[in-house]
Amino acid sequence: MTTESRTRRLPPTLEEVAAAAGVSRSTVSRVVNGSTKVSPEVVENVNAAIERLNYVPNRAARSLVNRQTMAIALVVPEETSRFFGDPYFAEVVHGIAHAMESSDYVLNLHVASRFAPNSKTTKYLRDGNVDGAIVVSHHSSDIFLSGLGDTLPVVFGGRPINSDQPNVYYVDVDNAEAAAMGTRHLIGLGRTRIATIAGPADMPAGIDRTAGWHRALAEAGIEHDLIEHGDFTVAGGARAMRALLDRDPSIDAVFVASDLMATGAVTVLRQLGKSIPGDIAIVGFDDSPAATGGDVQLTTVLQPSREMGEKMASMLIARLRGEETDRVYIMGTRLVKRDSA
Amino acid sequence: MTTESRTRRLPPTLEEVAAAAGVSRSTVSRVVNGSTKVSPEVVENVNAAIERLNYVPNRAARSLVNRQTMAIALVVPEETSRFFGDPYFAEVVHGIAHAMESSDYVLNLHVASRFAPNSKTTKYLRDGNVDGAIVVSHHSSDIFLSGLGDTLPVVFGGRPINSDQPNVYYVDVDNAEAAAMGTRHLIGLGRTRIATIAGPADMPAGIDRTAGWHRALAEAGIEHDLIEHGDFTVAGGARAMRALLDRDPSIDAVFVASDLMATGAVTVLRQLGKSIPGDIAIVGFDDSPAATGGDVQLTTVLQPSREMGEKMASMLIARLRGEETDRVYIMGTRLVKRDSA
DNA sequence: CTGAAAGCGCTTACAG
DNA sequence: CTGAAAGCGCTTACAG
Repeated sequence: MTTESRTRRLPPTLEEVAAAAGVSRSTVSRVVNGSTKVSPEVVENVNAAIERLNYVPNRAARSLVNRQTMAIALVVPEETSRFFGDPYFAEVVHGIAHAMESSDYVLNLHVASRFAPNSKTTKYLRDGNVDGAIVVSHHSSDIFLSGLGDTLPVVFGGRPINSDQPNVYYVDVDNAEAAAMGTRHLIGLGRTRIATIAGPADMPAGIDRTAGWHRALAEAGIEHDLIEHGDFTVAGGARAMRALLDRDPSIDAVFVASDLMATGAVTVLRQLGKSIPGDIAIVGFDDSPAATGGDVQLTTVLQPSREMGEKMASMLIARLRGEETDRVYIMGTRLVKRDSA
Repeated sequence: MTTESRTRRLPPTLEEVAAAAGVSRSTVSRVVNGSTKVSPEVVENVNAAIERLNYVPNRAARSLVNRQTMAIALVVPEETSRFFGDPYFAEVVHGIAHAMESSDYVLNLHVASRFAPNSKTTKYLRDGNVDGAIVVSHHSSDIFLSGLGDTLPVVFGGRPINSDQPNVYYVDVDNAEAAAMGTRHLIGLGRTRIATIAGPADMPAGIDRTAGWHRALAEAGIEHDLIEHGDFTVAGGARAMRALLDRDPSIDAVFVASDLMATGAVTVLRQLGKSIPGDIAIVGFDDSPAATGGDVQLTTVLQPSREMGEKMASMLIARLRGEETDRVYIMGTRLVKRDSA
């Protein structure tokens, strides 16, 4: 009470700017929002006052009347360690963050391994706390997330299971074709016992890459079932490699559905004294830093992760602005040849 | 053109709940906020109405009157690839996210390599868009961030340069002592040519760990200057290892200031045909997944990264609630012995 | 081109 | 214990 004047370090309001500039609140609001129907001199005066008072619009007040939060949720349905552990995500987030930088939107981070219908994140998304969401790494078991697009503008990173729905937007690569390309490279090397370390069977990326590997083998008239699933982690890749070798020691090549898993496979092969690519040739997937971080430089299928992230963000923002966008955006891949195959 | 947001029914308001329950807005507000001075029966009625209408308070309206955003910024003054590339951060963020989960706060992610005084993030933080901030990985060159604590409640992950200021809160370990512990282990192994791959010279964690290495050597009467700085990345560790060996091929041990850099060093030693720990013993720092992800299981100094993250969040939230907290919280470390030393 | 006025959905003294 | 009323800081028809 007594020290009120001292504590009043409250930021300036529209009202105060209006007073300082000798105009009405409405007018100040108009220049703040770039309305064209304000006379040049008034615009100048108001801007001067804004500058002088260091005025910044109150976000909550704006949200209240505009019914927009100007916030976007980044939803990561994964263990934190999986998410942060894979350089692929680093690139995607980098792209997203970069695209957001030039917008007025803010990114809310939501990492959770389970999206129960009444988890905090689930409620948060449902209750209008954000204008839209970007979902990366989508498992088919996340039923809630699958239906999220009905509630909120969403863009998925990677094709979600219900990708045929008209309101499901996503950015992806042609995983099957990309995997086939990697596998064909192995075939071109003269390899015939070409196994695969696949991604999780509950993720489209896992499924599609496996299909691509299969397709390439079929084209070459090779038939076998040398497949083990990993979980896109180093340890998972190592485990799968061991299982594969147990089943068939004559394997001479492996197409691995992610570089991270490939590094796990490499470690196992090293321990067993196998030479790469001499004994076993390896083709990875992603071309993430993991491909070049180990002691074997991996030949791998590049997907433009950072650009994919940027595209996810820009697609979502465009939708929020009511602009026209593609529903599905497929980016190109290519083989990067290094030492492992 | 997109008619997707056609007639999405507006969410129910306090007003509607009040009407449904046959009471005033004030009363509904009181039960929503858990006021004790509402009669039990009314509470029940109101809650029933809330349930029935699926009412959720409007965040913006609340923010506007309460002058609180209920948002916390997670500020990462690093390249995205650096941030996501290091499992240490994964653990810290995991801890932060976990602590936030049980609160009403939301996490805004801000990754940027430069915090110019008028960058988007800088303005964002200054302009009252969040109630507080957590800053991880602080470089002394980030002058703006150093002063951030004057503007906003902030908790730093790791001691910031101006850590003696009374309003600077942080969570950390005793980096010097922890590094000395790691180095002493090497000394105990009988090594004498003990080099170090240090962290950046502009980060307290880098500086302090170097000091600890120095201290341990001094205690043992060892004197030399075998130090190379890395940037906490795999590549940086590899580079430093090469430089060290160039300067002195007789090195028989290395204390490395992060596990990630240690894996880079290991790769280089492998390529040169050096055995670990036979020719060169290695002690890392962090005990992050990087310590056990490669083909050499690293002996390392454990810091409780996840707990540190939790503590950062809980400290900040406590401050925002006006509760008493420690200004500085130092957590314990210990040596984890594995194969590299 | 400009201002007065209503309203966005909530909270909180202030009176009963 | 409860309600009427004022107000948080903004935007936007609506009249001039």
